[in-house]
Amino acid sequence: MPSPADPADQRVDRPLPGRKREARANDSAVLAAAREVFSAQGHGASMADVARHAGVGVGSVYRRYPTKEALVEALHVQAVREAARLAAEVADEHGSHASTADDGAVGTFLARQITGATGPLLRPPGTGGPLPADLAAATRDLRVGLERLVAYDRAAGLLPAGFTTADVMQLLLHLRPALPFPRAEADALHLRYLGVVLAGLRARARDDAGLGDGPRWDDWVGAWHD
Amino acid sequence: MPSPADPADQRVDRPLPGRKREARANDSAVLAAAREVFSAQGHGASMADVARHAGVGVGSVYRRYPTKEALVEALHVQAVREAARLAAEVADEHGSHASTADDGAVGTFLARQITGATGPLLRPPGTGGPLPADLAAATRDLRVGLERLVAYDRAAGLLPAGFTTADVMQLLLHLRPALPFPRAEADALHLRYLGVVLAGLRARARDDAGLGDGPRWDDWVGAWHD
DNA sequence: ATCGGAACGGAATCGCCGTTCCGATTCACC
DNA sequence: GGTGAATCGGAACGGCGATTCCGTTCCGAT
Repeated sequence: MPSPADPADQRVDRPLPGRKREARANDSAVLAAAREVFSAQGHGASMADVARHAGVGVGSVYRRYPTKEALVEALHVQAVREAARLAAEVADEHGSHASTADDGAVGTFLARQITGATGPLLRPPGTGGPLPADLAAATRDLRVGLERLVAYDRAAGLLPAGFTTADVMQLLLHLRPALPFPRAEADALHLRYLGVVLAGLRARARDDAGLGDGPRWDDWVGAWHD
Repeated sequence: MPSPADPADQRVDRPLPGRKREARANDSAVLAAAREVFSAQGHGASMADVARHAGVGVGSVYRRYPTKEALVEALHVQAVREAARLAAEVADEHGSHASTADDGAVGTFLARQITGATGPLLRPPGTGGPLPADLAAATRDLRVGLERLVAYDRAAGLLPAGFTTADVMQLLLHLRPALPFPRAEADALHLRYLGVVLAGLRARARDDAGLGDGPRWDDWVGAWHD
């Protein structure tokens, strides 16, 4: 049986030489399957499961990703890139139409990240290698976006002194613990908690109570690798 | 089998028959080792590691805990019992010396739980069997304690309408994500966030903003087993 | 129609880990 | 000091999952 190969790719218009080579890029099918399987069953799911979900043999998975760890990392990089894009998007929105009485830029980012996240932005402690180049790049982009969000909210007086971009990362970690509920319900509970946290930040900002200094960005990110 | 209840405890003052009973003290050594190893390397650590840490052979571990799952559950029950004891203790303190300008009963409980916890109160979703009797009992005790704490703070106007004991459980889940820092630093960061959350709760309470209703206790606890 | 090689799927391999089994050791009691 | 039973420690077993290997299929070119 010819594979249920799905030529649907995101690869730009390439009417040129690459023929089926392109189609063989069901690389994206593998990534999508991995995301599904790992987020459903945890990173302990087997490579065979991922392969089955993608409709390919394990060999094909290994041709693209030499190791399970490499696959997980690819997912990780993808998640960070998406987060960076989201941060930039939210920052742009705030830049244009004057900010109304919403949750603030950071709050908006966090809320959308909670409901739309495709994977964790940070892998469990101890799982990190030396920090590959592509991940480092994506991380820098994310930082730039967060920098903008924090600047907006600080200017609007929504954040207490001492609040940094690294704090946003920590919040992301705090905001989405795994819950034994269907996605929709879990999201609702997480958003409920987000509301409390944002109220707390505003209260601290209003009282000018400040926070102790959190970790610096580089220390924070660096701690995850080595 | 008589009962699943294993009284294997440190019940001292037993000058009677047991001679080798002393050897049973290995039991607590095993539990302690398991707590150490699992909290350091995650529940993926091997039974051999636990045995080595306890200074016994794997056979001895299995004599006391028929299965790895049983060992993990014993640890879990222990953690819940300790939390219940802590809750009762904090409630007692609040009952006696008039509450001063502190974090409130719930805040005090959470802070001590963060810095003193020996293990997670809830196992990762999907890992839960049918909810054994001893765990159910410990959980009931915990609920009673939390009920008291919440009542104190609600009376003091520190909590918004809609805040329940199940919320305390959710907070525990949110407040202690694993961080790649030494215990002391990680605790400091966690407490920093606890401060924000408590400020948020007080702000909501003051504004009478309320929270959407959270889950009921039974739904919450029940969702972890089956 | 035929050929060469790239891509495939999945069986075989290898190591790890939970669990079981058994000979050696220890202790209480003769 | 001898004896039997309870305990030990750790080797052996079986299953699972990551990774490797290889025969087959497919595509484009000749």
